[in-house]
Amino acid sequence: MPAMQVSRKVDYALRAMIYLSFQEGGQPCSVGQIASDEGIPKKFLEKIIQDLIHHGFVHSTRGAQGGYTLARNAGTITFKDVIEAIEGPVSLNVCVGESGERSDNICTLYPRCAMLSVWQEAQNRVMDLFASTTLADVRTRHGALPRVADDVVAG
Amino acid sequence: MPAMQVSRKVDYALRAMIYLSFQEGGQPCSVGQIASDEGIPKKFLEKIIQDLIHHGFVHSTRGAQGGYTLARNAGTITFKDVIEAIEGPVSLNVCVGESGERSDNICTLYPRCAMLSVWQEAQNRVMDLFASTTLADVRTRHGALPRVADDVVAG
DNA sequence: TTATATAAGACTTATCAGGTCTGAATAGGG
DNA sequence: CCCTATTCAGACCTGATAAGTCTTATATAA
Repeated sequence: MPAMQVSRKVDYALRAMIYLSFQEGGQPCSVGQIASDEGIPKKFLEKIIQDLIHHGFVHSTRGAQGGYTLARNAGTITFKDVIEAIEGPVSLNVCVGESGERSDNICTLYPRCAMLSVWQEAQNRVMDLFASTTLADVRTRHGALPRVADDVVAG
Repeated sequence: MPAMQVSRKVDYALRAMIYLSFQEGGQPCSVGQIASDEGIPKKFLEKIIQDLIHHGFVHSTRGAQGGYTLARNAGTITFKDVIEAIEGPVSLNVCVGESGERSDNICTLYPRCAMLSVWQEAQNRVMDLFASTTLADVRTRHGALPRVADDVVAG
């Protein structure tokens, strides 16, 4: 019952994209390879990757020796891109629109809804991070994000 | 299909608490009064308030002329308190524990899970905000949220 | 021409958010 | 003391959806 949690789909999608970013320039990776290395149900991942293809993030090669590669440079694909491709616009509360502005629902009825600005601020904080973190960043930084510093298990 | 969205329960709980904070020191408010003023289903709100009572945030007076009041000073109750009372610990992804540390699941199997630090950072950003925003803050500031983080516990 | 891939999309299933309903127990006013 | 306004406890309902499976096609290297 964890609150505000991202779906498995998004987690799997990001893991798969990062996986592909490590192979940039090399052979295509098959869905079976990614799925088993990352511990993702194969058929499920197949569907998720289709989404990513339709959004232009992944390129596919059919047939034997086929598989997937990144369609764009890892440095140009942000967490925000992937999250929104898979889940649609993020909004921490119904009253907050995708870009942190006020959306047109109940809240407008209550001028006294003092919460709005809090949700907006929260949303801006996370989206700023997701929009400024690329696949290349995590590939490179590997856990050394500003402010998070410690453990993170190098392997 | 909005991503990472907080439940209606949390939204309702916070609205109700803020409502009560405006009445601090006055008569108890009935559930019907809060529900109709805030546009919340009455019976649903009744259950939510029970949760808040059991967590020590709200005090109830039974019988005619009864109702609810804040059990603690509005300046001592944070968004984080209310969110966690209603929804349990927040974790933006399965691999991130309640306080931003690493939790013991799949992620530990993959030393290469470079995402972890990103989720931790995102979680820290929102939780810092929620932990430093009290009911009194929103009551006072009323929509003019300036980077927050100033006076945590006001009177 | 076959073994190995992806492509598309219908289907399944269990959980749960978001509520409702019932029937208490409690307290003030007349 | 009874009536009415209120909270309290918990069983119950219900539609949506997350997470995943199954099936059948299509493409291609060797």
